[in-house]
Amino acid sequence: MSKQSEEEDRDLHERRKRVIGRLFLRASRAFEARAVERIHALGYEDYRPSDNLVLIHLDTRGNRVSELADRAGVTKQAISKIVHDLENRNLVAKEPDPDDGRAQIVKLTDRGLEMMMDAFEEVFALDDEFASILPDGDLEKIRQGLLTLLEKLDPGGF
Amino acid sequence: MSKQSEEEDRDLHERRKRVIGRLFLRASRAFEARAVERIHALGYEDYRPSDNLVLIHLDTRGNRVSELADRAGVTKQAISKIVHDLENRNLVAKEPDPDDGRAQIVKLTDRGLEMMMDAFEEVFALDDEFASILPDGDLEKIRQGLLTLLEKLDPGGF
DNA sequence: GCAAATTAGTCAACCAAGTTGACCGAACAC
DNA sequence: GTGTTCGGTCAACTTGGTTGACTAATTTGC
Repeated sequence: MSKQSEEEDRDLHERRKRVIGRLFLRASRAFEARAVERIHALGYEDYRPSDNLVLIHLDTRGNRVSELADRAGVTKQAISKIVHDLENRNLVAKEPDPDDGRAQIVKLTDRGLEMMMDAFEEVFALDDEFASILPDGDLEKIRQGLLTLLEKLDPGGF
Repeated sequence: MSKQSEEEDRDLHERRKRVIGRLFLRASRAFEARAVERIHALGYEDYRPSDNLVLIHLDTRGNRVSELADRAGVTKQAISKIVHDLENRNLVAKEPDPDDGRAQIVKLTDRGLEMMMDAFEEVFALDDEFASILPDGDLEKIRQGLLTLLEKLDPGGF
């Protein structure tokens, strides 16, 4: 292998490492791993990242499965599974929808509400932690940039 | 449901949407979806995102499975499966390592090299496309911020 | 007012991208 | 040489989804 190939490899690897999509992926994983860790450490050992897909969209009044699916941008089946799981862990409960005999309203239980509040406190704290790594105001600029980007690329996204 | 709860819900949803981890996740998915689309459109219908885990780390001289696993930050088994898949699609080939009878060297085939070059051209073009959405220089600042962040949070990461 | 089409939700089977664990054969330590 | 470590694979499992088929309830059209 020639010295030149090695250099070319290094250059190409270096360019690839800077591709914005890859940086987004690494950053999102770094965030998620820490979030899960913190929430587990709080005593919610059964917390799972996919719980978020439901928890993040729940309103105080409760929501239908299909409503949650729309908001999350996944299928009803995916939400249905997660809800089932959350039910087994006593974090949400389903009650019949008075307005529609087919539908059911998914609502947080007391335990669910407690976990959700504690979990989001951790997540917001983690956001601050990320902000503190960068010079003052820089994360806020990144956040704003991402919001602009996503408005174009993924409008109405989850 | 009281007017007040609805407002509180809206505020909370709004705060959650701005959590940096979630923005990273959405942005990384938006990027990946477009990258895959573009590469497929190029005629490489069999391209899969996980291919990247191997392709991105391959040197001209070829690499061992375990070397790729180290670089990618996943298990040897995961790389082994992807390599097997790439082999079936005639994108890489394995040859025995002359220096170690246990090992094998994974190398791009001609078709693999061609695909990789074309694919990365698309990815770099996509990076430019993302940059063009934001005011001049802003994506570059985001990139730099992410590199700083990841150096702290995920040093030596993939 | 009632048949036809749509909607809410679930069940089951599958898929993608990993993981852990058991194992084989080659290489290394001494 | 024998014991341990290393390179790689195979198999089974896990997570977070998907598509497809179905039931029961509701809405639409006439």
